[in-house]
Amino acid sequence: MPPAEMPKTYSPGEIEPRVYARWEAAGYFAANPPQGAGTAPPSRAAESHYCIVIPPPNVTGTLHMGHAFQDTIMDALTRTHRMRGERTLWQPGTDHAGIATQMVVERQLEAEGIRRKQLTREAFVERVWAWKEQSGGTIGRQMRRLGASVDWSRERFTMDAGLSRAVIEAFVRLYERGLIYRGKRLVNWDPKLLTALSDLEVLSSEEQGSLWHLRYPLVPASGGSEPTQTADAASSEYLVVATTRPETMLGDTAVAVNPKDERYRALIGRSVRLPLTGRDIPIIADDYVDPAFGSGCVKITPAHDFNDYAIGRRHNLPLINVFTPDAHLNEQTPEALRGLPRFTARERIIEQLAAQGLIERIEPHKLMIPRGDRSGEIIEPYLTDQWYVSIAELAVPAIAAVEDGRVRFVPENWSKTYFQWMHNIQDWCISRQLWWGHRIPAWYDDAGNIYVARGAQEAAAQARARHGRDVPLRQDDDVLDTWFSAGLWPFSTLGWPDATPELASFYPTDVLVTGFDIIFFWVARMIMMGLAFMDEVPFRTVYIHGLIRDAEGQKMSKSKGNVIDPIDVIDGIGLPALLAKRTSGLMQPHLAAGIERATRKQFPNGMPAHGTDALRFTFAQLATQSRDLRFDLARVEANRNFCNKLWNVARYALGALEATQGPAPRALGAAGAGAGPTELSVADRWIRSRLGVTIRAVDEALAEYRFDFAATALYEFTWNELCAWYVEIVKPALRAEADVAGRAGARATLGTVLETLLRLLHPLMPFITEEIWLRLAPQIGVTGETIMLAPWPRASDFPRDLAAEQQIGWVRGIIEGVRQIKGEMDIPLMRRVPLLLSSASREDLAQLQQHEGMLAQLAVLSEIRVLSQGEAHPPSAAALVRELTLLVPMAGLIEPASELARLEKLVQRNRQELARARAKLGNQEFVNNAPGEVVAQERARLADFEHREAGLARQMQQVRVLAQQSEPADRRGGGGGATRPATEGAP
RNA sequence: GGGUGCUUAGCUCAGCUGGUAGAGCGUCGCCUUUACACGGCGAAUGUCACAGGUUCGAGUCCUGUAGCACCCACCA
Repeated sequence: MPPAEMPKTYSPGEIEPRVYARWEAAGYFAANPPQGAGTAPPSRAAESHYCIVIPPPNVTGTLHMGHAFQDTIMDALTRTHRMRGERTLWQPGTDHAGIATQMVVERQLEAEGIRRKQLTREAFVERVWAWKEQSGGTIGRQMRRLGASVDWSRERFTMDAGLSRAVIEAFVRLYERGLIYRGKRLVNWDPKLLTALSDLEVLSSEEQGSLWHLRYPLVPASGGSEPTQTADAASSEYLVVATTRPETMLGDTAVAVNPKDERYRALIGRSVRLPLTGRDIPIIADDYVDPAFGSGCVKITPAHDFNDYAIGRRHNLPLINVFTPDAHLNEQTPEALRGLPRFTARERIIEQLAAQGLIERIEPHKLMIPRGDRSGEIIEPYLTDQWYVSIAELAVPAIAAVEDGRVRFVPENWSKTYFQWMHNIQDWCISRQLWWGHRIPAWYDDAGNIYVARGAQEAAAQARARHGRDVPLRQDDDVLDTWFSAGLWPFSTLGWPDATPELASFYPTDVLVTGFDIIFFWVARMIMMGLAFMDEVPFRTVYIHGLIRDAEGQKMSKSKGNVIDPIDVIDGIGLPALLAKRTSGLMQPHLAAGIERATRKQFPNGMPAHGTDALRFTFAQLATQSRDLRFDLARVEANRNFCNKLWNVARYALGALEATQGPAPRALGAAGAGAGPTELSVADRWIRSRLGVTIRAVDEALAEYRFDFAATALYEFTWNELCAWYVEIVKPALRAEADVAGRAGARATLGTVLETLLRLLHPLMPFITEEIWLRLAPQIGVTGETIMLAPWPRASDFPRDLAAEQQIGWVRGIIEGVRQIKGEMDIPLMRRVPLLLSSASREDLAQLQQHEGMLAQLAVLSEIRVLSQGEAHPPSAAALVRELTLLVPMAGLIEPASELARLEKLVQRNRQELARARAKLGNQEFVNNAPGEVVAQERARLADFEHREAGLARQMQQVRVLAQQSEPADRRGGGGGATRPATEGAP
């Protein structure tokens, strides 16, 4: 429980951990509410459910800005639905992240001077588990700091026993359906990690290379000398092939030309002698060859190039693999080259070919180089045995699900990206030659027969059935792609393959919140797997958010040294610590100096603390539909100020409520009905009406996943309506000496509005709202042990009151008019001035009578006097509110010259508007074609501008006269004194 | 080669179904006003990338151009 009295300063660092610990201990996050926590009224015990599964972060990693952003969105959604009374589950967990995690542990071992292969597989995996245990708590701690209301009791890990069982089950079922197969074909091979990768894990980027034009000598035509009919190429003694990878020439098994290419037609069927090997390889014809590129002859290396592989299959070419797994030349290559790493071999081969005069030319060439996304190593197409998911059959229903709207992308555009990929989807290589991960549930006997089974026993049984006796079996060494288990996440975490109550309640989940970077890796696969195993989509909505970048729009990365840790934004961090964090453990240590310089420049004093709520609110504001989101600390600072504002208005409110409440606090109901007379003032009615509008705006924004809109609506209401106007207006009414009924109304309104606002803010700013609410609620008779389980505000409780809005609008217009005069004339706001009103309508008079006190108070006026028609008035500065003219006598306050300048500006601006309105209404087609409403509105505007024009002209006239009079005085007096025709002393 | 975005105030960005260009930060001026100086009041600033088109009317719709991003793809 928070201290009874609100501390004067807002200290998120003290509040947030304490509040979270209480929530967690009380079990408020649980999807199955603990006994006794039932603060919900009976009507809220609805049967509706809401579920989000977290995109599981790497178990041994730490959360970065993107996670924090994503978690904020998911938490906001979760909290909103929980407050709506739905049974809500935000499912937490982590991913084993096969390659990434294995690499980290390998690096740790290296630091100890141990290589992975020196350990047994069991020992290594043991090591990884130990590391997981050691570092696995980090994410949990971070998420708690962020306020994430996940059901910790249901936390899952992709390698938990239960989830591992799901993985095996899924594999076996797909295999039994014939959708998983094992095959020897070219895969993307990482020669450093020594594993296959899926297409998605290979990133191609343009790099500078060369195009080598090699001469392959022609083998003389056998069986005597048919004269070569055409073409110089045919009559020369060699063919020229162009390649970007000369080292693969050792594995060439053909040279291809286009069948329509006249230059080479006669050579089709003949052979060339492959240099350095002495092998003769055929010249074949294939449409694939583009005659316009290079020489029009392509060397074909089926074992080392995806295209060549396809051509090889078409032409039944042999495959000659020339590489070892780590991309050194193997025993298929000439002895002199054997054992060389691929790029050394390249140089050596070029040298040798050059020595033999077999290099036609070398030209610079830009090409796409494929690299492994983890290792950065250049990927080799490599011939190996791997497991594949035959994807086409799974893709069809997954495409249909998005087409017919069972899964909806938000923003909708991303469905195009999804379709594009799904329509061109390739079989998915799911085996990895790693040790960390789900071992493939396949066994082999000595004859090489495969038994896919749910366990060794089942495999043995299969083998027995086949052979009629027990045979020794060996399990496949490979593990599954991390994304295979991730694809099952929405149902494996809920207990699948068992039919658990959770699965029944929460599947399909409601929304997946994720970044566009993993639409293919994860989103698409979850949809396919969900449909395959659950016969139902895994989620109804996919909310795709942008990528958090730094203030300069750069992607945050360790090597750039521009990473901002969300926890540092929350807690603050000194410069030395920040520098240490950014410059330690760099893969390229030489970058440290530059990073240090940039960091010192951007954060000369480190980062101050901002608190979680400020950070979360910033994330909400940032959640536009843009795909790049720049994170700027200045915005967090602004939002910390916002928190501070909220804190202080709450302090005021609590003080005011207590001071006016008397000794028996609990008597009043939330609406203030109860003992004694209660009267709602216009201001009370106005703020209630505005609150209703705000609730509606927030509801709509959340329904559309426009967290930026929700944040804006909340910010504006809180700061610009509640704090700036309502509280200022009702201060007098809340004083002890004020009228009892009015005071009761103001108290009830202030209490209710603030309490409701806290609930409305809670999903985005959970901590500060709880901290205040726990103090405020009892003051106004609201019960409940936490705001988390308090009901979500209903707009219908605060119906629109247009009359009140209109009246407050009138008041604000006048106050702003006076403030404008004071502001521009550098008159302190608190200096009391008289206000004269001219051309007041009956309506104005009525309003005035009702709101005179409010005007005097907020515009800080000494008196308000209505001028009768034609009544003379002292020279004054003027402001116009529609037809009403506000006059502040200038005497002793305002220089005629500055007032004249001010009026001049107003005239200018008005003139432009006037001209525009006149032109519009002068256009007959506008009047004829535009809707009547629009025309009428335009007419009203025009009238308004005309009034202003006239009023301003009158004022200018009067002040101009005065200015002329005062000019000599100015010169004499050297500044201070305007002439004052009537009264008062100098300033 | 295909595809998708973006281009609005000094900076970062909103602007939904076309009808008076907005916010935050920054800038300038004034203000100790008993909730808040992490504050209050006021002010300045925009050929809405460019060129056409549709329309009475375009930041908003259509076409094209330019620049900048990103994604997918096997051109040796």
